[in-house]
Amino acid sequence: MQQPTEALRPDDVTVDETPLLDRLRKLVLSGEFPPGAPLPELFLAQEFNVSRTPIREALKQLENEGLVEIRPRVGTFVRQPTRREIVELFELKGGLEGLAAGLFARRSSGPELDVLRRNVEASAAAVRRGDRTRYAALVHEFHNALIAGADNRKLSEHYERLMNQLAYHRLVLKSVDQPGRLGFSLKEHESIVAAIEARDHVSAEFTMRQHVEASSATVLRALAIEVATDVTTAS
Amino acid sequence: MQQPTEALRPDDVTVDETPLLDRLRKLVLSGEFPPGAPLPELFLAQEFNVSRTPIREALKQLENEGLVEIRPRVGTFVRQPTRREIVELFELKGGLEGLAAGLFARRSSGPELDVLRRNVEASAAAVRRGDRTRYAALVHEFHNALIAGADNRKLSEHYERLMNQLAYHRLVLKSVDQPGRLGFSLKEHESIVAAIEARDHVSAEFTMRQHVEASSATVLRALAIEVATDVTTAS
DNA sequence: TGACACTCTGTTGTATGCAAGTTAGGTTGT
DNA sequence: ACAACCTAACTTGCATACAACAGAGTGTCA
Repeated sequence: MQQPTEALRPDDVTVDETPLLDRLRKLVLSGEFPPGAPLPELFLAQEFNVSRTPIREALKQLENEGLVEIRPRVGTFVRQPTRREIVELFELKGGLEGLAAGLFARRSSGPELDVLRRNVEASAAAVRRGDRTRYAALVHEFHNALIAGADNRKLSEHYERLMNQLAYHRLVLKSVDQPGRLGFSLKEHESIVAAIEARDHVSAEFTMRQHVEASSATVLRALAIEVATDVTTAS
Repeated sequence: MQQPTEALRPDDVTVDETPLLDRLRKLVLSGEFPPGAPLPELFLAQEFNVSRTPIREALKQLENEGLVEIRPRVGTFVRQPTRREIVELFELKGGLEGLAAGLFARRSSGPELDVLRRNVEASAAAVRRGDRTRYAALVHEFHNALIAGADNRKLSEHYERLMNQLAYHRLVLKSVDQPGRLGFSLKEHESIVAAIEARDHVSAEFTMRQHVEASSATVLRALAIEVATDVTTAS
């Protein structure tokens, strides 16, 4: 039986600063363990210098989040969302972010809006420079700031859960490589900010949702191409 | 202690057909353990004839769902949502159900819509008879059917989670006691079904969201009254 | 040669033991 | 009477032991 990977980092075993659950989640989300890879409890226990018990608890949580699949008496495996699930999750994402944009337009009154304004400025600069990586990071910030501005913790919690299920960062990197998408995306962000500034919650919600729909279409297109060229086997 | 006449039947003690997690959740949601009550692992383990380990796993899940609070080294307690959380959850509920209504109006084409139609008819009959209990059950069915009709499993999952967090059934029973609410509620349901029949997804979403907002206001009003008269101590 | 049964290893599921922390209540000293 | 301290019981957190099951590989028999 071969080990799932080489020993990760021998010196990293010092002490667990961050909660075990987050470290495990990052391990799955980062793609260090590709979809379908097994996650044996004993191996992870040795890797993190704990016993199986806390590992088990964390894996159950990850299963609940939809990131791994536990086949009883067989093992735990990294789960690959189906295409249908991705479509569904994007629909949900549009709904939640649209809701957030509407709430933002109704409530927010100052500092939160400034964050969005500065973000759009920085994004424009990144687009001018053609810096796709920076732009991708700013997109992340934009959406997070928007959710935060809705001032609804339960919404934030569900949103975070949703994004984990999407393994979003794994996807968004692909969409920014689509030609022309950057400019459109930036314009959409600007429209959303404008609607919030105008306190037009209907327009804010509608524009936000359309934006997510466009980004969803882009990601799905990129995914289709990837499947066609079979990139997955290359890694 | 045990009867000598009856032979020992090991699996007679518990017929744990349903997963432990669901049974525990029901225990919390049913109000059998009131908010604030402790849930000692050892006690539950004896109650369900298992060891602490599976109980622990289930409690961790319930904490993740927001139903209980685990205070480290102290104990696990039934969690009482704050008023603010209830407001937030209703906002989310409106967003999700609105989204579902919109999707329903776009996609659904037959049997799912019939379910809604029959539900509205039955609800009208219940209102005529003044049967509040029956009406409350039909309201539940209506919302579940609507979510199901959206044909989006991820949406269903998040919705179920949300409703558990709301401990909704504990709340809805209070709202149906508000005078006049039944008639309004029924009319709103009829409007939603009409919008879906007309395939008007914008109207379906808008109407649905307004409906949730109205029901939210009713529940919050009932809650305020309850707090004022301090009913909680009477139970 | 093919199919069947079997063993053997690996993995999870559960129970239990022990350590560490918290809390409540009693005790003691002022 | 009151405050501080101390102790004892109860709770969780983690580690470990053991049992049950799945799956792959092998050996055997027709």
